[in-house]
Amino acid sequence: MLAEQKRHRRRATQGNSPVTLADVARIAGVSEITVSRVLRDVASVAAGTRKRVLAAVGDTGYVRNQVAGTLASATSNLVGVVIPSLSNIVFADVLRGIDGGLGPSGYRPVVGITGYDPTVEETLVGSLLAWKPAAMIIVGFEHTDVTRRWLKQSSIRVAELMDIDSAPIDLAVGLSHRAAGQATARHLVARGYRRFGYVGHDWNTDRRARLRWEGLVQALAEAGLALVDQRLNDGPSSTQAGREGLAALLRGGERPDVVVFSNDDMAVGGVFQCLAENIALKHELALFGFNGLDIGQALPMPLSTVRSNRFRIGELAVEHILSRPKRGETLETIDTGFEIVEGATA
Amino acid sequence: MLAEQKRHRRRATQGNSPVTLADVARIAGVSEITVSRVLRDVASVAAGTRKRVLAAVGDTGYVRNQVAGTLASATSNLVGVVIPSLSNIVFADVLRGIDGGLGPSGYRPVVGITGYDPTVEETLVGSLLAWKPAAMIIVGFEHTDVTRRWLKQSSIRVAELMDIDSAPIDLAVGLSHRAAGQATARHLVARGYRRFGYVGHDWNTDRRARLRWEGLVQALAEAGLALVDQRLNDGPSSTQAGREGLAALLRGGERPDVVVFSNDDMAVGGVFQCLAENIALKHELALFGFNGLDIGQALPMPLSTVRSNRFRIGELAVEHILSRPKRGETLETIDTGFEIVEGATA
DNA sequence: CTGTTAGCGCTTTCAG
DNA sequence: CTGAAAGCGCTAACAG
Repeated sequence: MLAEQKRHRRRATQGNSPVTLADVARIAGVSEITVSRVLRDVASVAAGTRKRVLAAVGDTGYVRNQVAGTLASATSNLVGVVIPSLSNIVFADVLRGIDGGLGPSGYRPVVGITGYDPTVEETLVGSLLAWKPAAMIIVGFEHTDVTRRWLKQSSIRVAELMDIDSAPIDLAVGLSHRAAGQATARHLVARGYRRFGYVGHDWNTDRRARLRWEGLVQALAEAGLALVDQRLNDGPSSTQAGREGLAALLRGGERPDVVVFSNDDMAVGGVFQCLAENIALKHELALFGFNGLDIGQALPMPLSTVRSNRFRIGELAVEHILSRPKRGETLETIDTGFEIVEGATA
Repeated sequence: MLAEQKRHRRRATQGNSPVTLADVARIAGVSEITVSRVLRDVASVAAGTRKRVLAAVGDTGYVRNQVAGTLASATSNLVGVVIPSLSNIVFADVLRGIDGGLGPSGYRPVVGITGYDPTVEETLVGSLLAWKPAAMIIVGFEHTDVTRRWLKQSSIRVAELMDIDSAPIDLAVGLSHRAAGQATARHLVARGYRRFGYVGHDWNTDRRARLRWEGLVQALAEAGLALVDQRLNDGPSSTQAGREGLAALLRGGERPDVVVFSNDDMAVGGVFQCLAENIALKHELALFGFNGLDIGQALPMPLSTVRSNRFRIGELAVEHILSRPKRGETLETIDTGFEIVEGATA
């Protein structure tokens, strides 16, 4: 069979736009490389030539083939993004930040959702790496050995987000959750609270919640205090879980004067529970969250909480990676900090 | 310069895993195609051969290059996803559904966020199409002419989500927002409400909210009723906007007995406003939303609303596309329906 | 069950 | 400013 025939057979197989660079080049009466240069806007091309090329592109409806381009140039503009969940608005915010940081650069995120499962994460990282992304952005530090190895040996930039309480593979962007927990304790102690309760969700899937709890307990200890009671739900965080957690806590013996929740979702549930049970917020029982979600701030009594800068975390990670596309010699950590939001519930 | 030298120069340029199929093949003592077959799990390969290959893969740490694979086979496992926003949990839900539907199939979503701007959408669609995705999933029917042309002429499957009130390019998956608006009116009229108020957000960016409003007004008219008053915010929907909208509406002259909100975010704001103003929900003023978000159902008085099956919309779109990867002759529309959620606020 | 050959569509390199 | 040649890393097609 002749090559020309084969070529046709192949063509019929693939569904997409059959227009190629070669077609455009033929129509514009130039070589393929010239069309390529016009499209990528590199090297100087005579104004007239450029015009003819663009015209040809226009009326063929040519769409670039990045797959071929990436293979030829060995430089991709895909960025792998691995997050645990999209049910939690926190990660949606991070993804928004990533997208925002990528902006009009032409880079596009390819995303994977792990469902908090390191094994799923491993599979995802493998299949994202197969696309030879320019960089990889992943939430947290908890990876399987295989994942870590892949990430290390691909020499692309790797950003681990949210958390800065461990050593990163390359770059960490986030806040110290331990410090946030400590700050929470100190703030509330300074405000006169002494009887602390805690309502949380599953620590196995949310290491950061645990770190905050540790910081909280540690700083309380330094003030000569301890939690009077706590309730842990084993599911993920949710408003409903927060309601139930607080209800259970209040049914317990020791009545706290302030309850710290693992995050705002849970705390908003606590607020709802107080409304339902007619407990005067702050006066009878103070509540404190974490994250600074909009929903908490829109409540009739704005939630007292800690603002984590989630959008900024995603955005900064991208900015940093784009500005230094090669992995450096040293590990980097960027602290995006946090702020206490006074609110009206504590 | 000899080819072998050239090859080396190239290699140094690209950052990634320098291990290729050829390397693995050499180490395993087989041909490249055999390694390829093992990795893709196609055609039969002798158990012994397979084992040697996998061993070689293991200790070289080889990672497949999908870019080259896609180019060679002309079949990608990337799916383009274009959504207006991630601030709105509704679209995060759709994206979750898409990811869920993709499951372990190996397909990965490449995402773009338009910010409700058709021009941005056009750019995004162009750059996603350049990756020669297996399919394209996009929210809504409002595209520029160029976008529509690209989508049409790329013969890949195109799913337009959320809405089924227009003719799709290929496949539409969603619900009739007009019908949802009508159902809302009929439900509330049947419950005895007569004086309807409406609080909404920007219609320019949210055509579906407008369709619901139209359905509402139309069905009210059929019952001999009309809105007594309405307030439209020009920003996007939010809890805060809902609070303010309701506050403004109540300051107006005509006091409604029920207020329909453009969606649950807005309606939850309405609930908060009633709490703040000490207005007895349902008895003094009934409130009604749209979407059936968790937050509304976790309220002390669950929000009366309409449940849209957002996760299912994303999931169904993917399932449908994967099951029929070629575009058919006829346009298809899948109605995911909606359900009235009685709740306690109306 | 395994291998050889010929591209996929583009960009790099080197030469004008 | 423009082009020819070579090849990116893989897989389809055809043989054996």
